[in-house]
Amino acid sequence: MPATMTSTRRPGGPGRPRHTGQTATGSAREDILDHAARLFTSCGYAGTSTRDIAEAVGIRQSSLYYHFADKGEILSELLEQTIRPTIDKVEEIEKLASEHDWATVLYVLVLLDVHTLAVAPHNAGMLPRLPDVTSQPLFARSKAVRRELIDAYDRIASRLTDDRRQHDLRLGNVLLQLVEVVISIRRVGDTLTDTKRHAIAASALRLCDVSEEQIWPSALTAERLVGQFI
Amino acid sequence: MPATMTSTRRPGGPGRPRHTGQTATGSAREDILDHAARLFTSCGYAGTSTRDIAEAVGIRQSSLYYHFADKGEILSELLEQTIRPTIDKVEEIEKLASEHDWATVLYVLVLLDVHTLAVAPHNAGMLPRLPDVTSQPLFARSKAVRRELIDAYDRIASRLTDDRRQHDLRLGNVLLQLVEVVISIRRVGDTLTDTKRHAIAASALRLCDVSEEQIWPSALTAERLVGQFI
DNA sequence: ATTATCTATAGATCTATAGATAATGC
DNA sequence: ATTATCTATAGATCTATAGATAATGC
Repeated sequence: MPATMTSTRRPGGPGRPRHTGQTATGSAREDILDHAARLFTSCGYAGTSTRDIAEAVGIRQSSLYYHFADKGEILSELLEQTIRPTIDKVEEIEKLASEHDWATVLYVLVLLDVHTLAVAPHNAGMLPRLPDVTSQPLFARSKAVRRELIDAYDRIASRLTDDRRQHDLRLGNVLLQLVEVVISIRRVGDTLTDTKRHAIAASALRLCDVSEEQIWPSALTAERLVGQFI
Repeated sequence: MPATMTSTRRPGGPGRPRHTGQTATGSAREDILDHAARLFTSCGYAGTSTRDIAEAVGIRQSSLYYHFADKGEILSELLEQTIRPTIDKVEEIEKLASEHDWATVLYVLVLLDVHTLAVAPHNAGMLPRLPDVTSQPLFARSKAVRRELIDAYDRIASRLTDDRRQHDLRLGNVLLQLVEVVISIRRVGDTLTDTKRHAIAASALRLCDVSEEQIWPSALTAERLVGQFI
């Protein structure tokens, strides 16, 4: 295991040179995570071998195990990076309700989640939804966090829409699915414009029966508020 | 390979008995497809071995190859079953526009896709979205069909919403994502009620700026029309 | 004879470990 | 001496094939 978390490794650093001669772009650990994310999202977790990752990085398959205990640890690290920004902020966002209406709170949460999914390298936001990931007990944590996020959406939606519809549809699930349209957009190769971000957030409010007249003010306030969380 | 497509195999049919004694529920081929669908959706395609499937069915791993040429053929068959009902009907549905407004046409298409996803055994509708499936050139067809469906949604949405928004958001992608909330609902274990079906369809219309006054009549007409496609 | 399984196994992969080695840095 | 790689390989799987076998049906 690496003793210190060395930053960018420059050619001529310590350690035996790679057989390719090719040197790391960032730290070797970051390089591995980056290529692993790309491969996991394009071929799945089970569909990517440790050899695939190593070849992409430019090292031998066994050299991965100097940086990570096993394949699962690589994924765990990526899941944590994906999940962390969201859980840290949900609670704070719900507190906004003391100063703003729930429509605005929802708008902020959607914008923030959209942003998190948009900036995740290689669309890694999709990883917690892959069956070969969720089926492994080792990764139960990412499942639980996703559940928490749905619950947050449920709580906010319940303030906005009448009870009958809320109970029937479990809007939290639908809202998260709507936010995750970002994953589909990136997958198809489209880029996420500002217009799209707001269209998604506005759609979320419409799903909760927020009137068109209320959507505009919420959008403006939310756009201002979201900056403090990013 | 099986010479004839024998229907339900009863205990005491031809062929060497299974080592378990356990007999097929349907035809052996159907049994394999059923267990494969369940395992592929819960563990992913690459995350499911041929041994896993065989054990679930109650036969030896090698016996699978009497019914299917290889693992890929099992998945191909499942993908075809998932995709077929939709492509067959999209064209017909778009023809409804001659007699009905586009809001109603969209409502029908959504209800139909929702239904298809809802009745697919073991939530197999998710298979065409798995990266370990889409990354294999062998299964490019299911990708293409999904693309066609998005295009159909795009065409219909372009009739309903003003051009500016349509161009920016590619509503087809968003609408399909909304329909596929069914997959999430089933995954979480919820059941799909009639109320939910209509909530999804109504949401699709709202995303396309259809007014609340127009949604109700569309819903009623669509509910009547959809029967002829199911 | 035909059918649907079985046993046995080849050959390819896949993960992970053991121990060697080529750099730098003290 | 420490670091980060390498080579080599064990042992576990995984897919697929060859050929045997236990039923039914003619």
